Amino acid sequence: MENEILKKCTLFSGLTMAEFVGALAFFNGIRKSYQKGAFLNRIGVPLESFGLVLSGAVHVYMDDIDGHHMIMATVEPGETFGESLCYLGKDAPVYICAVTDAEILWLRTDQLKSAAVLSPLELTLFNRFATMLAQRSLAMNDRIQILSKTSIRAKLITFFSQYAQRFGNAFQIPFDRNSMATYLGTDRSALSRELSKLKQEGIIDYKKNRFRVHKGMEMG
Amino acid sequence: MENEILKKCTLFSGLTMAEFVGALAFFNGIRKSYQKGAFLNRIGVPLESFGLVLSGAVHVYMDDIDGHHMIMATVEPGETFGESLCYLGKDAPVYICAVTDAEILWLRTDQLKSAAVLSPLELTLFNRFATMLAQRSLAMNDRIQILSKTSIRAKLITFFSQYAQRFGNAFQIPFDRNSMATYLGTDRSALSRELSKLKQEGIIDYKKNRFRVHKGMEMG
DNA sequence: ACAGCCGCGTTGCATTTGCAACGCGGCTGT
DNA sequence: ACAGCCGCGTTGCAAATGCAACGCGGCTGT
Repeated sequence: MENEILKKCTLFSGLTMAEFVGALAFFNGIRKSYQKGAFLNRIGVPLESFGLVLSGAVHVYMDDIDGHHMIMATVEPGETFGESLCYLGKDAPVYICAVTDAEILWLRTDQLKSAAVLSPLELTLFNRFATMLAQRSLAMNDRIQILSKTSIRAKLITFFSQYAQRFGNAFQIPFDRNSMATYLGTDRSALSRELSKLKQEGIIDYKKNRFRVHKGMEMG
Repeated sequence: MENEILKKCTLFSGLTMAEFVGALAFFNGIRKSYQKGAFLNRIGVPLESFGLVLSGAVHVYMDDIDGHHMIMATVEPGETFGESLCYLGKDAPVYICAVTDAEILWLRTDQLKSAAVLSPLELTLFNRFATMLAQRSLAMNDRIQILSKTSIRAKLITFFSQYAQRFGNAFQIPFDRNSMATYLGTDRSALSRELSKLKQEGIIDYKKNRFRVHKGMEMG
């Protein structure tokens, strides 16, 4: 299996081979392939597993009251989706769709929830799982912080600041302009417009999805 | 202790007295009182416990790049704050402040993270804690869904739909207009304006924080 | 090589919305 | 009772932004 991918995931990083085999068994790991465009779940039905993307990419959508659909998350190799829903056993309000051919490792949480006693390895795995949940909360917090801003400029500054804090002044983002606009909760063309302004004012520089922020970036 | 409050919290609901005492010990529960306006943590330092509000209310703020501060959450009796941060041991990017006189039950997660073996009760508590984290994710998802909308009207419709789905056509919300505007990521007066329009069009009715939505509520 | 598609920047325009200011009614403490 | 405060609705206005449309350049498959 793609070990380099699994190492990136909080759940499995740093495990010995034996531990990893035990972990797979504990989570009932099952690997499945999907073609581009395939749906990975059914809406209104609980997710029986959560997913770890091994290759390709999936999107998590949600339908709107008036039929529009909205991207809730884009999930890339090494990342997971559906842990919270799966753990709570709630009916899925979202649908999950492969945007490229994709391989998914499906993992069940039954034994986390029902086991009367856990081995040390299993306890470690539970801790990893809880860590994933907590990390997810913090990531969502970052996004809420961005979405709460009322101007596109403020959203961008916040967005870039978050990246700069982690990766320094130059970084690339995992979005094309459309996904970026969705993530920021705004319109693609309006986003383009504001990016151009920021570049013209010398506050940032960019080419495609590679960005560089300059010193003294502040709210306009 | 305020048992009716604790029953509302996922962590402690339905425990026997003996179990509850054990749970308090496991989490090193410590009760503290704060006066209105007091700060409950220091920024840039890990939270050593997360908090369960027994009485009063606290707000979680975050400072902006340009000095503005922004409400991230309002926490009422029976609700918790800081679980994710505490569990991950990250430096707090937020500050927590009592908005009324408040009593907090502080709970540590050390033993969750470090114990080599867990008793059945402790395992149950771990499951409850993970459930809280997962629930938090779903709640944040709801808010992200709202904040992603580009018009105030769309935000309101989404907001009301979420409430209606849970409580039916009439409900009251835990916000005053200012907090509501913050939660929706918009301006108080603009919110008032749109609420008036919706009432005038017969789509909703309201008085203070009690709302009633009418059939056929749809995106305008 | 060429057609078709996709991602992205640009622009004009109507609309929305943030913002600031004001007024009103209810509540509180003295 | 009265002053002061607070929450909320209203409104005028300038600026921001969603939206639709268009053009361009690069990529892909035939």
